[in-house]
Amino acid sequence: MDKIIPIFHSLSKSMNGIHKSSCDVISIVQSSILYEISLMNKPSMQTVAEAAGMDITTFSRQIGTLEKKGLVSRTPYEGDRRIYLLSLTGQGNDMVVAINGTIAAKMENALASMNDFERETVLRSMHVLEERLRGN
Amino acid sequence: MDKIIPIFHSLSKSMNGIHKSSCDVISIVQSSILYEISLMNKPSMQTVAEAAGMDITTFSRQIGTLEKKGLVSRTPYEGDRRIYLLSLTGQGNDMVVAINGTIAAKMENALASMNDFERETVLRSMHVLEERLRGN
DNA sequence: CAAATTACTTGCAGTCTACAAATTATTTAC
DNA sequence: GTAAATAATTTGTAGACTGCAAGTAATTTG
Repeated sequence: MDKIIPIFHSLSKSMNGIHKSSCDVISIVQSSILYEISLMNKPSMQTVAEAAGMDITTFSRQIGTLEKKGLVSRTPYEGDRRIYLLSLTGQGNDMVVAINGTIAAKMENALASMNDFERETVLRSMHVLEERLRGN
Repeated sequence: MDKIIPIFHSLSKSMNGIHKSSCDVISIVQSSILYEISLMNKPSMQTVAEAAGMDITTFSRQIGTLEKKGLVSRTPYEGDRRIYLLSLTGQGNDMVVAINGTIAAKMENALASMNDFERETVLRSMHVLEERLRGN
C-alpha cells in the first residue's frame, strides 16, 4: 500500500492539532510531561524524561517551569538524595483531566458519525497499531 | 470507551517519534513544510503556511532557511508581484522521497507482523479516522 | 489617485532544545 | 576508610522555533 504516507502525515497532523488545541495554558510538551507523570507512581526525573523522549537537561528546565506553575511537585527521595520524585499537584492533576477530557471529546466527535461496528473497528485498529508502534 | 486517551497519547508519540527519526538533517516542522509543498502545484506562501498550520511570519523564516539549504525555491508570481510561488528543488524533492521512504518502511515494519486481513483493516481504519479528523 | 487591503518580511521577545561542564550524592576499588 | 569512578540533576551557553506588532511593497477600491 502506497497510500500510507498521506494517511500518516494527515493523521499525525490532525492528532497534533487536537492535542495543541486542547491545551490552553501549557504547551504540548508540558502536557505530555504531565500525562507521563500521571501514569506513574512517584517516578524520578530520569524515568519521566526517558518516557517523554526528552533530553534530561531540557526536561529539568521544563519541570522547573511546571513546578513554578504549581502543576508538579518535586520531593527528595530519602533512599538516595541525588534523586527527586515527581508527582502532580491537585492542580496538575486537574489539568491532565481537563486536557484528556477535551481530547476525548474531540475524538468521540470524530467517531460519532460512524456506526457501532465501524467505531469499534477503528478503535481496535488504533489500539493494535499503537501496540506495534510502541518503542518504534 | 475510556481507553481512547492512552491510545491517543501513545499513538501520537510513536508517530512523532517515527517522523523525527526519519529526518536526518532537517526538523519535523521543515519536513512537514516540504511535504505540503510536494502535494501542491506552485503554491503561494500563504497557502502552504495555512496548510502547515503555521503562522505566516514563522513560515516566512522557515522558507528562508529551506531556500538557503537549497531545498525550496521561491519564484515571483508574474500576475501579482506580492506573491511568491514555492516549489521543491530537485534536492528538496529527493529529501521528501527519502523521508517518506523511511517512514513507510517503519510503518510497514510495524504492520509486518499482522496477517493480511488485519493489516488491511488497520490501514482502512487509519484512513477512515484521518478523514474524520481532517480539519479538526 | 488617495486610502484600504493584501502578501510577505523584519524587529523583538519569549520558549524549546541539547551539548558541555558543574554540582552533589552514591558506589567501587584499593 | 578514603580516593576515584559513577550517577542524578542543574546550570552555562548558544542555536532553533514561535508569534505578535510593525514595516514594506504591490494591488484593489472608492
